[in-house]
Amino acid sequence: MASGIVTRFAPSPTGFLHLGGARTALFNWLYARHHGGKALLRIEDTDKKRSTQEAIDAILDGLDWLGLDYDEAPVFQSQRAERHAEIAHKLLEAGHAYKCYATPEELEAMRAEQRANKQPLRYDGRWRERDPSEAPTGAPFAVRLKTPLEGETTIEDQVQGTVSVRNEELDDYIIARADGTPTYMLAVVVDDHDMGITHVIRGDDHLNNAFRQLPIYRAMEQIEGGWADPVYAHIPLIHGADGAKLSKRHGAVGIEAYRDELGILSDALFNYLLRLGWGYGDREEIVRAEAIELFDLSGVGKSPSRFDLKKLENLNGHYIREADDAMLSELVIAHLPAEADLALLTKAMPVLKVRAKNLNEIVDGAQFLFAQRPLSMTEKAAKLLDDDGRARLTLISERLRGENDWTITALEATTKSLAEELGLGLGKLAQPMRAALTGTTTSPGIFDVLVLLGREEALARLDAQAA
RNA sequence: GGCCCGUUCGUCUAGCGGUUAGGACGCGGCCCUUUCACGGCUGAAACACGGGUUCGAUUCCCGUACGGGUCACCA
Repeated sequence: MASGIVTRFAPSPTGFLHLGGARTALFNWLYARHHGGKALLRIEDTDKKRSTQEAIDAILDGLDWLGLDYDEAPVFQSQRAERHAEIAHKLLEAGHAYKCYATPEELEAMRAEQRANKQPLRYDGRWRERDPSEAPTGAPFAVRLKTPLEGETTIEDQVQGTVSVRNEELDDYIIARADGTPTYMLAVVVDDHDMGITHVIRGDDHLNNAFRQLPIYRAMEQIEGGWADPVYAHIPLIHGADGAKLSKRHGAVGIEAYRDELGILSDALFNYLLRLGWGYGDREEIVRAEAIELFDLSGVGKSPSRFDLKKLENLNGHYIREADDAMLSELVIAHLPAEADLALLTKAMPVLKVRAKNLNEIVDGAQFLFAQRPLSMTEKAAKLLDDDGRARLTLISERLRGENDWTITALEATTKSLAEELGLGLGKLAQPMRAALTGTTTSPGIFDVLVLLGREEALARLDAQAA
């Protein structure tokens, strides 16, 4: 403990928590936990027009579901506007920022011209050195940071390595709008500083921003000290199956959809996200405690990775098999018919869960337990119940009716001896039985089914289809 | 277009100058088996391309191609 490391996850609540955000949150959390530091959360809700309470709730809920906890209450960026403005003023007073009176229309015209001349699109610094006396009186102005014109800025990124950008590539961007509100670029730096963030771990779509944000740290360091550069780690983005940035088109839905619609377990998504862009030798299945132990930034790759639902589901199947039967039953019971019995479901869970890759498949597989007679048959099942099949059902029913010991071993022995007497393979009896008992051609072992259903119900289902 | 980043089986990855280039998902086959799964075994499948450096490059350097990211008074 007391490593002094502080990380933060800083989502903007303009949409739901998608996979990319969830993984960024995960890496920040793991880094802090691994090093005994602090994990913090900040909601970047300065864009009041696009931020919603619904999104905030979804993000908090998603993080909680993934098992990511935070060491302090979340910071809401919108509540810190005064502090941001204070820093903007300091920067202005110290000459590290200046007032720009260019109108949005004027700037658009500037860009249009740059586009036409195939010039890079940047603010041309038209108010950078102008004398304040030239300012139109009473006109609105934005505050721009006076970024260095020469030299270059270099960061030692924990994932990307050494990255340098020539300062001439950077323009004097706006840190406070004409209406006085701070922009993201200023707010992030001020908040990260005030929250004591030592490591900024975020998507590499922010890599370019690091070079724009660093000048604020350096200017403030000069003005009042105590503004050391943070350590940066820009992790590659997650792409869709087609290789493009994850968007609605792919399934960039909130992670709660993986839980509520795809039937994915928290442990599975945690493990999947962890292994996406990070590896530890041949290790595939890694649970939370071990993830904390093993995780470090050095294992994070530099190239973007694609989301693969098949692999997530495979992992999910693994965690479903490991999961507690009662817990799974609780998760699934609401999706079953009202008459579904939790005790029976739990009892059946061991044989149900081994054949499921997600919770929906457990629901499907459990359907037969609570079906009402007469059972509806799938096409394939109906086919098994031809004259031969139904005739066999009659024999089976008679024989089983005489069985006093309604257990898997006894029922199996009895059924097998009947098959032998008839000179038939066990399958010739089991498949019609399966059809009659479950209405389908795939199910748990047929003797499991017999026992789960109970003597009375099982015999009734058999008789309902017998010749 | 400028700038930045990336490129090992279809996908996620191991590798960090000398390996039969390993594992996992997915796919094929076999085994187990009453079905479907699970499990076990097994097969096909990759170092983007071109130059260097080196006794030797998947590994280091430079190009090329391709892919991605970013260029707002959004975050």
